[in-house]
Amino acid sequence: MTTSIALKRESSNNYNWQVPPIPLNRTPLAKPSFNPTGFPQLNQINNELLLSLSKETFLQLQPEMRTVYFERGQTIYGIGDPFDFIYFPNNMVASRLALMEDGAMIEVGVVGREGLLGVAALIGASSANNMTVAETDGSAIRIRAKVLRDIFRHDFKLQSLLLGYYHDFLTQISQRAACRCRHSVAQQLCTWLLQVHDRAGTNDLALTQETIANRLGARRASITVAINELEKAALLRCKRGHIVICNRGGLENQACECYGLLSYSFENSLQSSFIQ
Amino acid sequence: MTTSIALKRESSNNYNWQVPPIPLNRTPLAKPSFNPTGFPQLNQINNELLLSLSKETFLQLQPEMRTVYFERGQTIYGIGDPFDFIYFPNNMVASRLALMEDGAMIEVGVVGREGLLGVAALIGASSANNMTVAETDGSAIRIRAKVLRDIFRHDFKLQSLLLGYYHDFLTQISQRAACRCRHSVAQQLCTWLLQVHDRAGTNDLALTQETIANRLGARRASITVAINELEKAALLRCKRGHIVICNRGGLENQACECYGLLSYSFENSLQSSFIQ
DNA sequence: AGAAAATAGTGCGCTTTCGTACAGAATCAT
DNA sequence: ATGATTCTGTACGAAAGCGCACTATTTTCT
Repeated sequence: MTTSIALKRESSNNYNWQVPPIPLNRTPLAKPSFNPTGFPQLNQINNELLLSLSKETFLQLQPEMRTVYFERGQTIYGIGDPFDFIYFPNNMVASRLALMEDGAMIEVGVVGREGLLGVAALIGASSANNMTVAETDGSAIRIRAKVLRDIFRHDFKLQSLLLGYYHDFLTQISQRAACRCRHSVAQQLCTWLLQVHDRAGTNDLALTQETIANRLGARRASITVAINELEKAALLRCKRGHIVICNRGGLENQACECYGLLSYSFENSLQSSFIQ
Repeated sequence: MTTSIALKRESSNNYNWQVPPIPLNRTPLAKPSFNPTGFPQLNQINNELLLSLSKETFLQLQPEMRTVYFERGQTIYGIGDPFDFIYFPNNMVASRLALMEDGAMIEVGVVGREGLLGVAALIGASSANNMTVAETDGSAIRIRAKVLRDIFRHDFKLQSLLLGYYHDFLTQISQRAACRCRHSVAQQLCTWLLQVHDRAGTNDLALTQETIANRLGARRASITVAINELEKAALLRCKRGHIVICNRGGLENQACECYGLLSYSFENSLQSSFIQ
């Protein structure tokens, strides 16, 4: 819980990162959307919550785990959808979106390998009241909601772990609510890119400017201008459908204070009580 | 849980309410800030969550309950404060605020008798990472966090009730985050006034325009103009330090869609499983 | 009673962002 | 290969909201 308001991650600096070349032709996913042939092994799991489980809980849940793949833009939960499954992202980034009357879908929170999708199912909600979509291609571990809920009820450590994340997530959304009325689009853009970058595990973010504009509730043209400014400052490179982060430290300087509060410490992933 | 996205309350209509005269001299609170002489009786409790407890849980908790009074503006939890007590508002309205670097304190959520303050303490957080302040004078039932947490851990129905509220609260904040970047100050003002009115139990809201501006993250002058517009339309009356709601239905028409989603159904208060 | 503080009303120029539109470039589909 | 589609860059006027400043009125303090 005390990690919820974490310092910026250690890798933050002002040096330019090694930037891999952008693949000009995005390779279509060859992976199946679901792997029914068995549960994942520990070394196939990158989700921090799962890696923080006690040995007992992990072994209890492992037979229930399945690896699933999402493509960017894919809807994970629609509004009103039942919570049949709970997802623990490995290397994907997901967004929780609020649907507005005019059709706009505004992002309210970002989830990656530090969290899970569908916590509400654990605390009694039967269906989603916000949308959740995949922001990037990637995999997640899924567990049937009913199974996890039953274990959750009797496992204090699991409760503490998952509800602790829920609390962190609420903090993230709170900050976003305040951010939206106080900080410029350019600042919000930097904060958002950093949040996604933290979770994506790559410098090459496959995002269109229009998508970003929708998430932030701004005009595409405003995003274009802001991105070009950042590109001039060599903080990122921009290609059709791709944004490559070049200088995290520089982006952090341009971001609003919110990033420092919203960023999550990713330092625990190797300190799993199970791995030790 | 299904009440989280509730229809507008039944009392919503387009008729003008009977408006009580504004007390010109606000009477200072004569009440003590804390009543140590005993626990409240059922008829002194107006909090929906407490009224929804099972008989067993209620009787178990009742000796731990104390009635406390807050004055508007009073800090209930500061940032970093320990969660010694959990509060169940009876007839007061509280705000959760995000503190910004420039000193601004922006509201992210409203809590009244439909909820509780300090849920985070139940799920393992040791200290508050947002501020909570009293928006109006009023009373709340307080319970020591440690006591409630211990009962909470073993009482599934209590868990379901309180976590269900937490889920509703997260939904409220989500909507607010989206609202802030899509709706005009005037719309947000109407939504906010309605939210406070729902919880305050009076048409006469003791609020200064400056307070409202701070909550919404807008200029005081913007609020002044918007309020005067509403007054011209006879939806409310405005006196120094007071706003009197005159026409709820009219306000709902001016409010953004968010009010419909954020409003809470207050219809359950007499359907307590205990009272039945 | 008189001074001080708090609250509310108003105005003006400025910045940000919006809405909209159009054109060029990159990519996709056939 | 070529036409269709998607994505990005740019422009211009309009609107919302800001920052600031000043005044008037009400309330509080002494």
